[in-house]
Amino acid sequence: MGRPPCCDKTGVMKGPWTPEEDIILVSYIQEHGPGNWRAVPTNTGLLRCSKSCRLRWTNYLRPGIKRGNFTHSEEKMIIHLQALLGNRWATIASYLPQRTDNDIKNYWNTHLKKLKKLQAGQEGQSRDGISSTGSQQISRGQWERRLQTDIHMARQALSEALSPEKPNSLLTELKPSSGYEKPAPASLYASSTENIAKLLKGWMRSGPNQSLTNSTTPQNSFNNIAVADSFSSEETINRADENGTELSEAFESLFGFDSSNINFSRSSPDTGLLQDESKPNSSAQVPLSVIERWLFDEGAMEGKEYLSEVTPDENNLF
DNA sequence: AATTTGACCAACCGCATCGCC
DNA sequence: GGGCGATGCGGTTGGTCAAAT
Repeated sequence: MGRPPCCDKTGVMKGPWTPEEDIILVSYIQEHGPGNWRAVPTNTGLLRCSKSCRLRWTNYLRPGIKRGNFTHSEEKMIIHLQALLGNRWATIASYLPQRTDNDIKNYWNTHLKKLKKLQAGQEGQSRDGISSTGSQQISRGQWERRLQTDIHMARQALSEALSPEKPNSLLTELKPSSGYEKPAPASLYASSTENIAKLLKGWMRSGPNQSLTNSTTPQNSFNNIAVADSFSSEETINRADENGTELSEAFESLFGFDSSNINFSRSSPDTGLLQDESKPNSSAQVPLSVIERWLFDEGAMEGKEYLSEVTPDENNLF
């Protein structure tokens, strides 16, 4: 140890990223691909440390990121996986290809942790009250049934999330009101491209020309972005239309949507969208093989019926 | 209308791990 | 096998915004 932090250098910017920086970074990654983060600041002229660049890309700019409200399935997935794996957010995120570990972590810390605590408190209270009878304690059999239910739910959510036939299944799924959550505006369902579109919108207003000419970014390099947003491209365009067709057209030309590049490998979810960029064969996933098998076994879509069967009782899942 | 409070989330920090020499 | 640099990961912080007072 004793190594100085990578961001110790003077002249390295911190804090929120500007649209210009985003564009430079996206453009660079588009040309060179993600990875070799060390080289990114020097090659792009960005006054950011490599770490910051990587983080910005993986958490915000990377195509395929779904932002905003978590669906009920996702929520459950997170709860199950967190119970199984603990706070291994990156691993959990690998099972929710559209979500970043940061997103999941934030969601857990702000929503689910609280919820779980509350639940634990209630359970503790009731247990104290009936400790002599024990009649309401979950029997082993009940617990196992519940676990099986959880497993099925998780599988279902995962299958939906990774199903190539239903790329928008998670996106379009309406979040059932669960009582504890504020209804979020629909605009929260945003892709990374939309995020950039927003940024661009503001940035264009303030004068794109000066900015781009100074950067190392050739404008035409936007036309062949390698990775695409397969989940929400249509939605992105539609929503951009609301804000102005000019923007959407400009944006469409920036990111030539092409979902064919995205590989949803069912046999290896963790090397999918999230991981394949810089970590093709991450050994960190090794301990997961059991869970993978657990989640992916019985590939048959029995989940659908099961889902409707179980849903009314979902409050018991915690 | 002004202030306080709380929720949310992007970004930072430091440690762990990986991979190359 | 050990050292070192690069990258990944999880915990935490701090800024912003909306709701409450």
